[in-house]
Amino acid sequence: MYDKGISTAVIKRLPRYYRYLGELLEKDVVRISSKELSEKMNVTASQIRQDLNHFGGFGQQGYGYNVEYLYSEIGKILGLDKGNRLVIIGAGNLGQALANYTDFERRGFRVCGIFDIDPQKFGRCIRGMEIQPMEKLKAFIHKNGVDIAALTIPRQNAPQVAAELVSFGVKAFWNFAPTDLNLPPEVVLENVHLAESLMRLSYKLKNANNGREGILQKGEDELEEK
Amino acid sequence: MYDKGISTAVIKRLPRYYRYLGELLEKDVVRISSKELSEKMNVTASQIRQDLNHFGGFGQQGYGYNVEYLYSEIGKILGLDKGNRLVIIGAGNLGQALANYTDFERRGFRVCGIFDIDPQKFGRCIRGMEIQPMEKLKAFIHKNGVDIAALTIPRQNAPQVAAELVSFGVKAFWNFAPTDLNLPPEVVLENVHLAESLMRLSYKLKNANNGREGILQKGEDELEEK
DNA sequence: TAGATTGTTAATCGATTAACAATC
DNA sequence: TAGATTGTTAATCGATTAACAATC
Repeated sequence: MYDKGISTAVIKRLPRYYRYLGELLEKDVVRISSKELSEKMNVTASQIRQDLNHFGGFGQQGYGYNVEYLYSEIGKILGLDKGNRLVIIGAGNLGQALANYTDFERRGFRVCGIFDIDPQKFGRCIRGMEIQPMEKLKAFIHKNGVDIAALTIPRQNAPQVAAELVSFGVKAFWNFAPTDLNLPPEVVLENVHLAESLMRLSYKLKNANNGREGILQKGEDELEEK
Repeated sequence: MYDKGISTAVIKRLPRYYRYLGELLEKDVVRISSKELSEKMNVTASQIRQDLNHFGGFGQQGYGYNVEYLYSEIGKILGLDKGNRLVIIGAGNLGQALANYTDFERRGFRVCGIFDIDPQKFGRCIRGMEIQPMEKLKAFIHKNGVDIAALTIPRQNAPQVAAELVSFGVKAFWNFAPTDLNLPPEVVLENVHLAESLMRLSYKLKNANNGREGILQKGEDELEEK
């Protein structure tokens, strides 16, 4: 089920639908209408139907959506059935935290290796995986069919390391380094810029209700959340 | 400088401007035009000017923007000059990684406490801070004027713990728990849903150029990145 | 002054919401 | 069948881009 032309706005929402459907499934809910789901999730029913119909008709008029079926279909749309293998590059605090985070495996991802440049770390075990030197990475990627690299290394090295990984065959980067990677167009990228996220929170905090004293600029609409 | 009505799209971009300006500053670049910056950042010059003018005129016709001045102004807009204090709730792998992450302090945030419910962890030190029991949280928040709580706890407890923290006076949540918190409207929230981010990456990976075989759906435009 | 580049308005584009006919 | 709710088209709303007059 291929689809150019699905906007990033839609793609961003899919995992959240997936999460809510998973929770309904845990509660043994069998069916749900776009209206009920919209109330739970605080979005419009129209948006839910519109979003889903980009990928096909998963519901039934007069009935709604079968929770189990829709959950599984969204999983397939997201590619969670592929068992994507990932390596973690950088065994610092964040890299180790990711390696220990079992939630990803629940979603069908397999963390299969963790690498670093610091010889002091080599051989140390994290969840049964030895921290390995970067020199072993090329062979490891080929042998294990690794698709994704999670980058948890300092920003200075990140673009070069990423370029090297591309030459090893890595197709996707989950980038935690606070920099842009400048990858070739066929390589996909998802950034997690924690410092930027925290700055946005700071902005919101500063501008929440207390804002009365300040100078009023042009806009007059509501400050939104979500 | 208060501003209702700044769209989240604009706010999302501000930290990235800030990062690029910081890098220019490190390289002792004195001035930059919206055109030059737009080329570096891969956005339109028009968008940069439009974004900045929501907050005031920081540039000068015929000259461009003074890097140091603009950097400092965006910092103020983001509230980075407030020295926001934050506590980390949950001293698991992720909580510890955040506590050790010095980048936040560079941005003017102060991690001033880390809390957990596990007695085994009490007293253990992370970057000079003892892990404290949740019972001490209320007094700690009042004493230290804490504004922000980073939530790195299991999703099951997250909404209740968040509600409790609100009653202690916490005004902002940086939420890493994979759930929605349902906070009162005056409390601000920034979610970091790592599993959702990874699922989006999975989607992109699945639909990157290899997609030829699949069924073509309606849209026909480009698949975007960024 | 002439050249450059902003600040800002107008035009375009895309995403969200509303409405309703199709259909289970 | 009647009621409910989808799938989908049309209307609205908002965000991005283009254009240009203002001005350093």
